[in-house]
Amino acid sequence: MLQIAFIRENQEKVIQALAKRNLDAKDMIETVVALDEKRRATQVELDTILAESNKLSKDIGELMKSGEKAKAEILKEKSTQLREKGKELTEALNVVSEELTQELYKLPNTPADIVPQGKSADDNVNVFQEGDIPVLHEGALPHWDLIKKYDIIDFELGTKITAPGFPVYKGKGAKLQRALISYFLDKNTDAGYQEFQVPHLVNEASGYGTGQLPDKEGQMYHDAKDDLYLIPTAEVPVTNIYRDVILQESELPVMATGYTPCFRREAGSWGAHVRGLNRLHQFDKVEIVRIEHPDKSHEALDGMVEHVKDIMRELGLPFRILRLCGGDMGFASALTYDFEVFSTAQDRWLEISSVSNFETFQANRLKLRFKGKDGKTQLAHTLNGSSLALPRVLAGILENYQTPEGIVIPEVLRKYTGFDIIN
RNA sequence: AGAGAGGUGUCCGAGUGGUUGAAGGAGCUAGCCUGGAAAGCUAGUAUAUGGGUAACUGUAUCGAGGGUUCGAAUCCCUUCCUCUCUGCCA
Repeated sequence: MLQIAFIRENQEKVIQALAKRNLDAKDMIETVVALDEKRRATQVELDTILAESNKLSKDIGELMKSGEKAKAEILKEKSTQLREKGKELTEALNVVSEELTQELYKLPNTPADIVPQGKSADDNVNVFQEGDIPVLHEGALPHWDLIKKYDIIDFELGTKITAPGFPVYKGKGAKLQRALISYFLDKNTDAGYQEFQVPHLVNEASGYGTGQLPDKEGQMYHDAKDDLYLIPTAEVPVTNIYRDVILQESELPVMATGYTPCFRREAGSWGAHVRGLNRLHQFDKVEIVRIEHPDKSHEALDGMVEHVKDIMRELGLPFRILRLCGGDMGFASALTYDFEVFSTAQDRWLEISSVSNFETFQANRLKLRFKGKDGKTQLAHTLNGSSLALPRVLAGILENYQTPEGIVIPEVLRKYTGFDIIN
């Protein structure tokens, strides 16, 4: 959530920045600023009354001590009146504060300066591309046919036990999954990220902390009985470790990684290109999260991009990096780079990783701060990225590494799989 | 799931209705002392949100929320968490 003090002082700037998301925020900003003004005025009034009443109470105490009960009674009455007025003002303050918070929740993050203007994915800017696109043999197949041919993933079985979008991985397919998870985690921990195992269900406060709520309410699975949400990404539990935390500047940067399954309802997002592993309700992902000093977060984002690049290189997959335009960026992000792997058999790019800097947007909701060397407490910057999401990496490997003899396992994964070909 | 005990500042720990934002100690920071260090001495040392150019200052916060009262860390209710015992269980 954007900081109200910042909005108050930079209204035009905020409106202009949000315009990059094709959002005309003028009215919203006006509403927010008006509510903020009302809130502060109410608080001043309330504080004055409470201050008077506190003073009276002290005086009453003194009078009681010295036995001047009659005088005390007069003050008591006065104080009661003040308290009653105070109660009304407290209520008014709560109402206006709640309204303000709700309005602030509706505002997405302001895009960074280098974020390109644009409406849709077509306006994203290709900033990097690497890796040769392999020439496949005659009769090469898309991954949904390959998994059947080698019997490594079973969609029908997943539908039987759960529903469409919950595949069952079998044999070498299951082992390859486990290999990828181990490989990713090892790469991340080698780069300095601390490994976490976190709950796969989170409470409402955590959902709000990272910005999934209220924006993506309908996209998460929700257990109404216990009011818990299945996580759509490890970002939620991992980042929320630091909710309501004040770090010392010396503890920065915090670097965390974790593997979790991810659950997404994907309501209304099934379309033409959604086949096989391209979109699932449950999939596996290894996530990296960083908490940074505001001066260093953009440098950190570049570092994360390099890190994911390195993994793509090692896997030998052709990939490109896009800087997302304002219209395609997530609600909470200030700057996002998407990695896409080229799926040769499908002849299209598949999103495989998304690396973002949220600046203070999440930290403001999380109340995640750090105490600087100057003793001042301020909001930290949060960042995260997939390193990596499994299904499309798997799709990329299956399709790009297929040969007439079978699917060759990339060199770096062999020590994890224990086999070098799926046939 | 049941019974009991408890949750106070960075930490330990006092405090059962009245200048208590909170004794005392430890830690930390700065200064004094010292050739240097230790010890000792002195001062400072929470968070949020307002007002003020600033110095400064109002308010709230003793797990959380509500109530009683002129006044609550202290009394009452609800709730969360931790520990111990019992039960259940992968």
